[in-house]
Amino acid sequence: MYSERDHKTLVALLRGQVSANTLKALIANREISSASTEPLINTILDSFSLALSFMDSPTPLPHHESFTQNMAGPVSGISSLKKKICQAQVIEHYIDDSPTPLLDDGFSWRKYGQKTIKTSPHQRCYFRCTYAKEKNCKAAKRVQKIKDNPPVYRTTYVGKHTCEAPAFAVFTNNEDTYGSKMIEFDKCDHVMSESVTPQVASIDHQAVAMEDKATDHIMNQECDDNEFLVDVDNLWACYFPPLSPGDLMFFDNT
DNA sequence: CAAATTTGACCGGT
DNA sequence: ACCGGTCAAATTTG
Repeated sequence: MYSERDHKTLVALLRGQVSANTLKALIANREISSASTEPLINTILDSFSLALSFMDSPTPLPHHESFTQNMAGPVSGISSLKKKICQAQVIEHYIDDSPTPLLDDGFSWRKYGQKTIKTSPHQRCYFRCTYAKEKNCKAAKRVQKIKDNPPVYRTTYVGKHTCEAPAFAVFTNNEDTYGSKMIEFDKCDHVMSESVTPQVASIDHQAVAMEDKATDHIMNQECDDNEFLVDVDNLWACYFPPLSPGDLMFFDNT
């Protein structure tokens, strides 16, 4: 059985692995630049530090909380972890908090709305799968800046891709056949000119307790109705596919 | 010109 | 009535 700390360690290591894989893809594609690789390298190093900190310290570091806490409260055992994560994937919310918005996550999204949220000074952007109509894909996501200094962007995934958007295009070949399109939010925020990375869940969400609470509520509701279980590898591969660099958007409501 | 984005209107839940 | 989420017409982009 795994303790909660073990779960967090696992998550940190997986995050590092995803970033490492992404870095590998960048190198394979000769897309090497400091802007594209540095964030990945930092993420990898942070992941190791975080994982080590979980092993060393009696209590987890306050600024690095696993998204598992966001999901459905305490879980016991790796299978439970898988299950909870997967439930979130399949049905309702999977949450990623990252210093950069998780815009290019391997899928193609179309923005369909943007709103000012009462609980936040920053606007929330709404996306759905580009193939929502033609393939009846139910996947959607919301991206919102939830914190400044350092910036933290929360990406909330809702629903599951029923289209067949290839999340592994970068790995299967070097053709950018399905890469997400760049979306710019010049009206509501600044656009970062540098390449953006597929940074995986940098996990820092203590500033948004209310939203977390609401999400937990939703998660718990949905988890009651659905039972899914897949390999954690597949899960992470699904949610953190290798990305092509250069896709990025930033937004704010300034 | 087609596809994507923007943005105010609309809708359902609370 | 308020709020978050979605729609859809207008606008922009490639």
